[in-house]
Amino acid sequence: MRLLSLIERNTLVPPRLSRACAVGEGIYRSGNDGLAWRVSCGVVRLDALSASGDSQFASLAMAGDIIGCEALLFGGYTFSATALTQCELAPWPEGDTAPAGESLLQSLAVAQKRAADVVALRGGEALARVVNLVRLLTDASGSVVLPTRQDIADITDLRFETISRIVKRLERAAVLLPVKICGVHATRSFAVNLAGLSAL
Amino acid sequence: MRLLSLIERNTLVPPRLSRACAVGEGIYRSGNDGLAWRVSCGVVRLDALSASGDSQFASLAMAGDIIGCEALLFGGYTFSATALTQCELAPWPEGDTAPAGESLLQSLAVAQKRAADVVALRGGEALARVVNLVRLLTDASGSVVLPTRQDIADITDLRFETISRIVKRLERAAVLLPVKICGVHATRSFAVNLAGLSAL
DNA sequence: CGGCCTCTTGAACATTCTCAAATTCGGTGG
DNA sequence: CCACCGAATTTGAGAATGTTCAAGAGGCCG
Repeated sequence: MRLLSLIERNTLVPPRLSRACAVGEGIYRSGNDGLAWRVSCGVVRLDALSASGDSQFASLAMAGDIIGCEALLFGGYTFSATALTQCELAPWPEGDTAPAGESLLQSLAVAQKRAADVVALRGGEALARVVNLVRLLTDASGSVVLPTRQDIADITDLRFETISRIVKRLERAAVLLPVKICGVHATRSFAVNLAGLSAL
Repeated sequence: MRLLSLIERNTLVPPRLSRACAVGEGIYRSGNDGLAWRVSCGVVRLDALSASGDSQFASLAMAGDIIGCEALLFGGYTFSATALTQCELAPWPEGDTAPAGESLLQSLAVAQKRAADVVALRGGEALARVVNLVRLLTDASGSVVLPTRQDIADITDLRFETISRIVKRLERAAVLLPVKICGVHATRSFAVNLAGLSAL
């Protein structure tokens, strides 16, 4: 990591030293030590180790969110982080500028808002939860890459069979339009048409 | 409040200018402007205004948490805050010391942990959710003052009838031992005996 | 006492879960 | 390119958990 930072310093890559993560890739594990990161783009899943040793969904982090900052204080990550979609992380705090109070305050406010969004994903009817998650994950151009059915299930506290049924229902209602790649349609990439929701 | 602050200044109450809130009391409302607070003790419920105008549970804040800090940035509260139990709030940042980076960083880490706890309160079986909430609210001496059945329902995303059934079940299993005041037993104050859980 | 709110309880109902079995997807090696 | 494998997804049917609606009990306050 020390070495990497030297390389970056010489080549002037815009966010200095970012890390790209593939879908499903583990970013860090609870208990280990490491850097804090700011999520530049993509969606990260955070999991807590439950008493019984198995990890359970704790939160989501999206563009702008800071993750793993507890490691700077306690010398170890509280959660495990996994990439739900292709994503990019930048080490935090950002090199030159010390973490100004203003910026940290903003991060705190954003984190609280994000937490409320995640809490909302676990309330109400199953269909509404999935639709809310789709909304949250849809980009400005109206397309979305969903996590696996199992990941959606963990986030919404439903079963993957239930998620499968709901996603299929959204497809049939033309809310989710599968993107066809070479004639084969993907199970995770969709164009989103929220207008179709009224037909449900 | 002005008056209270004068009183406080003369009597040297530790957190300078704190605000006491009764059970059920509104602390601030979404959209209004005001101070940020640190929760000294007690439990605060945060609600977001949903699209349809009704407010829905967003998060909990407990001793040490900072609430309403978004008002310092955006000039208005994002959430509405209500006291679930007797609680005490201190204006934040704490007078003399500017919000140091270190302390803010810690607040961020704590907020993320709290968010994970709240998310966990909305997953798994109904009984387990309520038990987890009881655990979260129980003080060091093993006693707990529960919010109303409706508040518990909002937090766990269950119905108040379901909560009522579960609390009664916990009483019958001697997990919750109603505190008797003048021979009448309260519906919200209990001594907690988690050992009784094994009998469920 | 009367009104109002919270809490309790029952019974029918709905949604979601569970379990089991196909089917499809993606990648690997011939 | 095709056969094959494991993982992810789809689908059905019955079971279970939680909801809904309705009625009544208990406590608090004017």
